[in-house]
Amino acid sequence: MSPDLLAILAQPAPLVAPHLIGWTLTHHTPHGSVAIELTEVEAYAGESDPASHAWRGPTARNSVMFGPAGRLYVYLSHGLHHCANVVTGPEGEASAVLLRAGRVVAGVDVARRRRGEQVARHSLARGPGNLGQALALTRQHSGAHLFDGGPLVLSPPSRTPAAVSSGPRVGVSRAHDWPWRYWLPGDPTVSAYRRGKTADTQPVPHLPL
DNA sequence: CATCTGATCCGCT
DNA sequence: GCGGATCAGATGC
Repeated sequence: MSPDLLAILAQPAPLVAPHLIGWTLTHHTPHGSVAIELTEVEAYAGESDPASHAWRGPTARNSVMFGPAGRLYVYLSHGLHHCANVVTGPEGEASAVLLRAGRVVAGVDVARRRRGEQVARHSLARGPGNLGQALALTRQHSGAHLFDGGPLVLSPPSRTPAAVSSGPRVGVSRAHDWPWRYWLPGDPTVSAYRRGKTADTQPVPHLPL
């Protein structure tokens, strides 16, 4: 990995997240390769973030979040869906960016085989569970390096997106008003916004942008 | 379009 | 034992 990529990813998740829009995650498998250009992500900090898996400190599940940047953190959601994060920040500090949606830019036929033949192209990786399924990710991929020549590869965009919007995070029951969701405005592959259940009592932290 | 529900497993209390 | 960083389909405006 080049030094400038490492410099970007070694920052805390809320700073890295908007820069990941337009990056491409590719998974090479014996059944084919699928590449997804990210259009929507969400930042999750560590012990200071009540919505983060790392909020109550390190556990067996979230240990990857505390590791070095540039690896994948995959978890099983609601017993059904595999959701993927890019681990960011310095080693020892929990920080990750959830990959919420993207556009399939290679391997559309492979992705459709996994998601269903009737699924519209723009919906193949719309939503974190769907993105994980399109890439055939499971918890076995948690901890995988994204820059070591393995089957999972994260590559930067050729040109940076013209504009990135930000707003409240989706579906979380705590601190959902923290504006740590970032997306490509107007893009059809961005998932529908669903507000979290309860009102937000946590103060919004200062964003060092 | 907004809101609700069931499916289904695991991590943590 | 409870609830979740979800999704698709149904129901109600």
